[in-house]
Amino acid sequence: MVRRKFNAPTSYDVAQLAGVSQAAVSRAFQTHAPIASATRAKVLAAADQLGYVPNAIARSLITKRTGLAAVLISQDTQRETSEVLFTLSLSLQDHGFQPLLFSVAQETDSARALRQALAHGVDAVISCLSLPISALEQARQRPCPVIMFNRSAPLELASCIGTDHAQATRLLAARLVAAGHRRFAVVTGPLLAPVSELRRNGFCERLSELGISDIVQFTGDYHYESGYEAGLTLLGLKTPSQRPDVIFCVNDAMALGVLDAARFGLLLQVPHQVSVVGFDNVLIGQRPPYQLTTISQPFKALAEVAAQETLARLDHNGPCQQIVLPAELIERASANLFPRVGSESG
Amino acid sequence: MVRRKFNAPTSYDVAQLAGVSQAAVSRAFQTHAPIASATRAKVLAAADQLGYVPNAIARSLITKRTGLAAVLISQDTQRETSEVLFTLSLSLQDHGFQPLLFSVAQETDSARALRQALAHGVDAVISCLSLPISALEQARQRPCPVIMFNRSAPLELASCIGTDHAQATRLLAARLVAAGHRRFAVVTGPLLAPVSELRRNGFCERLSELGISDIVQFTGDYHYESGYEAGLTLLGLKTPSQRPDVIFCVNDAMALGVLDAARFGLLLQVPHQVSVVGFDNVLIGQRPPYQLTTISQPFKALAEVAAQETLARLDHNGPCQQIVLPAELIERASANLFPRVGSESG
DNA sequence: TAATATATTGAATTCGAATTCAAAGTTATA
DNA sequence: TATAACTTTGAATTCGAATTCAATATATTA
Repeated sequence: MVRRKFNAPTSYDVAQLAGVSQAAVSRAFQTHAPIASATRAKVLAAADQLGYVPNAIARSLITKRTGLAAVLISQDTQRETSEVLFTLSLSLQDHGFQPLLFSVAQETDSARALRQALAHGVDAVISCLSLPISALEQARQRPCPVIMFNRSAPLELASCIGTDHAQATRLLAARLVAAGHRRFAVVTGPLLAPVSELRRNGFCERLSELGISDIVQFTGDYHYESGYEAGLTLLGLKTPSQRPDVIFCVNDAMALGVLDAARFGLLLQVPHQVSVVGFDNVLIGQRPPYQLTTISQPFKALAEVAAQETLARLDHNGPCQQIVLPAELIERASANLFPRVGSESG
Repeated sequence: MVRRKFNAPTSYDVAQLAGVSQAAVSRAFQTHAPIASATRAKVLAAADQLGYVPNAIARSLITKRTGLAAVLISQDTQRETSEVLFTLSLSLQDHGFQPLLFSVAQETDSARALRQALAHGVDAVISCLSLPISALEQARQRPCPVIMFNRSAPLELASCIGTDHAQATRLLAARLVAAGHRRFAVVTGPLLAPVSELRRNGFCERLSELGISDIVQFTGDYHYESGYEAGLTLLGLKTPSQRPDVIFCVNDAMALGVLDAARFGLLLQVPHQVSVVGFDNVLIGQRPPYQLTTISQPFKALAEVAAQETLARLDHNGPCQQIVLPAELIERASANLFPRVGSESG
C-alpha cells in the first residue's frame, strides 16, 4: 500500500484514470498548451472526479513563479490603513497574486522581513515600509521586483507608487491662506517619518512662498493622544491673540485629538475660534461630532496601480516607474475654508 | 555559460565551494541532522560567502511543509478588526508561520478561498469566515487543520477559537436590568450573521429569563449609517414614554450611529434619556465625544491561542479543540450602569 | 588488538508538475 | 497520391533540497 503524507491526488493519478500521460494532464491545466480539446476534456473530467488540483509547490519549483506577492507592513502603517491592506489584497488577487503578509513591530525591521520574503520565493514585494539600499539590492539580484507603497526609494532599485502628499498639502496651504488664515500651526508625526515629512514640507514650503514663515510646530507620534496633547499645548496660551487660527495635523488621528482638546479640554468653538485639518480621511472623521476637514488618499487607485505595476515588472520585464496620484481635499465643518476665488496652482 | 532564471546559488554551488556533497549542505541547515560540526562550519562559511539561503519551494516539495498559514477574511470581518489581523500575523510569525491572506468580498466566497489556500499548500487555515461542511471535509482529507476564529464549525472538522459572545451579552443584560433599565431595544447585524446572532441571543435570552420579553429589534448591517437610522427609528417615537431607555447594538459602529442620531438627530441626552451600549471596543468609542460603553474581545489572547492551536494540531497531531475566552465589559459614560449589588451569574 | 558500536558521509532517489524533444498523427498542398 | 506543414502525444528530464541507505571513518569495549 502506498502511504503518502498527503492524500491529494497527483497528476499521475489523473493520467492513469484518464488513460493519458502525465504530460497531458499538465497541459490540460494550462491555457496555451498544445493539447486537443477532446484530450483536455477527458483529463478535466478525470481530475474533477478525483478532486485533483495542481500542486502549487511543485509547479513553482519549475516555473519559478509562486504567485505570492509579499506585503510588508508595520503596526503603524497598518493602524489607520486596514483599508490599504484590504484594497491591495483584492487588487493583487484579481491579478493572480496572493498576498503574503510580513508584519513587523518596527519599520526598522523591514530588511529582515524582505529577506524572509525572498526566501519564500515571492514573485514581487510591495513594501509599505522604507527599505535600506542593501536590502533593495538583494532583491534586485534575484531578481525580484520591489514596489514601494507611499515610500520612496532610488528609482533604479524599486518602483514607487504613492500619493502626492506634498502637492496636496501645498494646495491646502494656499487654500487656507486664501481663506484668510494667518497664524498656522502644524502637528507632525515622529521626526524623520517619511510621509510626515512630505506632508509637512509641502505645507510649510507653500506657506513660506506665500510670505508666512513663523509656523508653530509640534512633534507628535501619529496617535490620538499626542494630538490631544498638541491641542492643549498649542491652544492653551495665556494670550489668546497669539493662538493659531488653524492647526494642520499630518494625520487624522492627531487631528481628532486636537479637535477634542479644543472643544472638550479648552471649550473653544471649532471652527469659529480655531480651524482643524487632518490627513487620511478616516471613517470617523466624517461623523457628526467631528466633521473633520481632511485630505483623502486614492487608495483604491493606488492599490490597483500597484498590482498592475507588479504585473508589468514581472511579465514585460518593465522598468521601475514612479507613479504619484493626486489626493483630494474633503471639506467639512472643522475648518473655515471659504470658496476659493480664481484658480490656485500649488 | 549556465543560464538560470534565478541567480540565487543552490545547494550544489555551496557544496562545490565547500568541497562536500549536496547532502552535507542540506544537513548543515537542519538542526537535528547527523553532521560533524567541522563540516557544518565549512558549509555555513561557504554559504555565507555565496549568500546562499535554502530554497523554500524545493524544501516544501519534499517536507510537505510550506510554513504558510492561510488567513481567510472578508471586508466585513476586517473592517473593524485590522487589530485582529495584525495580532494574528505577529503570533503566527512568532510560531514560524507566515500568514497568507485570502480576502473575499462576501463571506459566501469562503469555500473558494479555502480551495485556493489548499492548492497553495498551506500548512493550516485560520478562518475568520464561516465555511461549508463540504469545504471543511476537503481540508480534513488533506489533511490540513482548520482553526475557526470567532466562527463555529463541527468539532470533528475544525478547532474553534473565539470570544464567548453570548456569555458577555448575558452578563451585560443582567447588569442593565440590575441598573434599573426596563425598556430594551437591540440593533443587530444582517440576519443570520453568526456573530450577531450569538450576541443578540445571549442578550435577549438573559432578559427573557429576567422577565423582560418585549424587546424591540432593529436589523442593521453593521455599519454606522444603519445605526444612525436605527437610532432615529427607535427613539423618534411620537410617545416618548414608549421610547427604549437602553439600546444595545451588536457592534460599536452601529452604536456610534445610534449615539449620534440620539444627540445630533433628536437632541436627546445620553445617558440621561437613553443609554447606548456597543460591542467591540473600537478606538474611537473611548474618545470624549462618544465615551461608549462596550464589550472588548481579548484579541491578543485569542490570536496567541490560535497560533498555539495551529502548532498543536500540526506537530502533535492534536485533536480539534474548542476554546472560548471571556470578553470584558468596558464601562463608560454612554450608559447608566450603576454599580452592581452582589454578584450576578449570567 | 580485534570486535563491536557509533558517527559521518555521499550517491542515488524522491517530491509533483512543467517542459523538451522526437515520434506519431492529421491536414493541407502540389 | 506524395509531400510538406502543422498538431498532438508521451518518455524522459528538470527544478532544488531532503532523505534513504550503504559505505566509510571513528570511538568504545572486550
